[in-house]
Amino acid sequence: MSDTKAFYLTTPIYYVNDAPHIGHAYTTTAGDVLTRWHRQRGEGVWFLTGVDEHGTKVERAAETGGVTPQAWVDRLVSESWQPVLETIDAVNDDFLRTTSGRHREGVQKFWESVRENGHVYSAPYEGPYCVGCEEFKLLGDLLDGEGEYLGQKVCPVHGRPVEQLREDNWFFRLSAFQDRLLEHYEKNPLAVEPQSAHNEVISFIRQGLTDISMSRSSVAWGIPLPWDDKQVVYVWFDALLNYVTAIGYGAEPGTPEAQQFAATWPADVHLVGKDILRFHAVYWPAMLMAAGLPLPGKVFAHGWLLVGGEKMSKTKLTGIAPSQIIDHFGSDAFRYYFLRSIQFGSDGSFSWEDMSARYTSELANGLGNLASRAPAMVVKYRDGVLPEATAYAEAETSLQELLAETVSTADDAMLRLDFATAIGAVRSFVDAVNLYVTEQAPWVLSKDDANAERLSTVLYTICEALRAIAVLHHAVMPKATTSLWEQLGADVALGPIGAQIVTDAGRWGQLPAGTTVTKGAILFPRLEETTG
RNA sequence: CGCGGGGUGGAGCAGCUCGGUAGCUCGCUGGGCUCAUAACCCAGAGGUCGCAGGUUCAAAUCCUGCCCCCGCUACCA
Repeated sequence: MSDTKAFYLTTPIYYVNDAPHIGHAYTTTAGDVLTRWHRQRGEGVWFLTGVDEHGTKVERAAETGGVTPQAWVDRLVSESWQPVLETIDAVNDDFLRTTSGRHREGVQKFWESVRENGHVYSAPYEGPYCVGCEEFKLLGDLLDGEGEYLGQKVCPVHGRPVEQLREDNWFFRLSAFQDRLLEHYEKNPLAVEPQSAHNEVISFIRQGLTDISMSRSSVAWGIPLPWDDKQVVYVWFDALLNYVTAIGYGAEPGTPEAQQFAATWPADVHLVGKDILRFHAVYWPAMLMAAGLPLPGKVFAHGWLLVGGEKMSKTKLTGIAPSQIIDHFGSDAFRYYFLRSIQFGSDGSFSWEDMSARYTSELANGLGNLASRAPAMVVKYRDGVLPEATAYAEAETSLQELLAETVSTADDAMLRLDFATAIGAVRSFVDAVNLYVTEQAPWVLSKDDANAERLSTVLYTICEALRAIAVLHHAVMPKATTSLWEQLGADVALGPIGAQIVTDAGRWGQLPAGTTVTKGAILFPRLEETTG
């Protein structure tokens, strides 16, 4: 059973009304790298991403734009959200829209079932309501009134006092799951990561959970409750369900969809930003418990990308579109940079200067240059035919040992979602190989035929090391490593790079002697200085 | 006493679980090499590891107190 279950990985369901920026792309990139890495471990992987399209904000934005909500979201999805996936080179297996029929049906079935289980009940909801916004407000969002409204709370949008309003509503019995949630997280400390997120969730639950309304009567753009068509499902309680509806939740038994659900759920990893941690680590597992479904293995909350020390924000115009960076550096460098230079789980600062420096140093001068000098030497000294290694010395065996350690470090780190360490390990190996080249000085060996055997061994060692590097970096930089793979002639000798097993990358001697090595395109061209 | 995270050379970070030469990238100085994308390699300058105590032969690493920054403290997605 467990050996046939796919490794199921999700990004958050992005809110379609936002403009996609590098923060969204960062999450998707992390998921994509993880997906590719697990595939290269020989595992079946299912990688889901998607968009959340319901809610008041969308409704209102569509109205302002003079179109129907559906037309509005259709445009956003096709013009903004789907292109980003291609921009960052994502290989997601599915893209779920919450306006799709499969999702709607699944959501309705889910809540019907939770209601049958006795976890939904009707009660009045009372709270501060802004007539201008036509919605309930959060106490924390309200401002203190001034002048004629002194002493009253006012709406931050309209600056007018809010009124207490009641409406009949359907509530989800969240409080009933408090103890089970605590117990679950105490038994499974790695179910929420990093540690700081785990702590926050625990302390939040310990404060005590209260029931939460799961429907809205004042919103039209949503999924109607199956038992009360005057109300729609509250967006979060609609959106979260994408993780199950996308893989066939609620399908008729015996159908392919139902089989997929059985073979995929529960999710192994939900990747989320730390701002939506609570929804994923408290509400979501409670919902699953209420429906009698297994809980996800892990929710990993990553940090924010800071620009100038602040979280990126549309209103502050600090939101950067992925294409702004990728048009200049390319998708491989984008993927490498964000996962390499920021500890996954911590906030990270982005700046063009830092990215530019890292690109030049690590990619152009480090890996790119190594990948350039190696084939050049094979072409120059051995007419492009990979020679056989027959004279291994200490320098080679220690490099081989380092490679074995690198593979092990990288794999361990990747499984922990510690991308920075995994990538850093490979980078260190690249440095070691560059050093090896300098120390062995093939250009000196080439001057005396007596060194021919030694020169062959050195050249082989460099190329074989690059073979391993290509395999280890493929999940992060699929385009560049594919090019490198071809330059080494490895595609002909060993098959597609994507099929190479990453945990086997350290086994020395895979690239056969006699392979045709060619000088190909520069992997990471030096770029003009950019000031962004 | 609400909970939690962080404060390390000019910038951005690692190290802290299992105390013992403070490491990495960029930048700076000098040297080497020439296969390569003016790339590569070596050496050097530069740090009160937030502050003050304590434990210890020895603390960035453990303990106590304090200061500063940030996140969370529920129905915005």
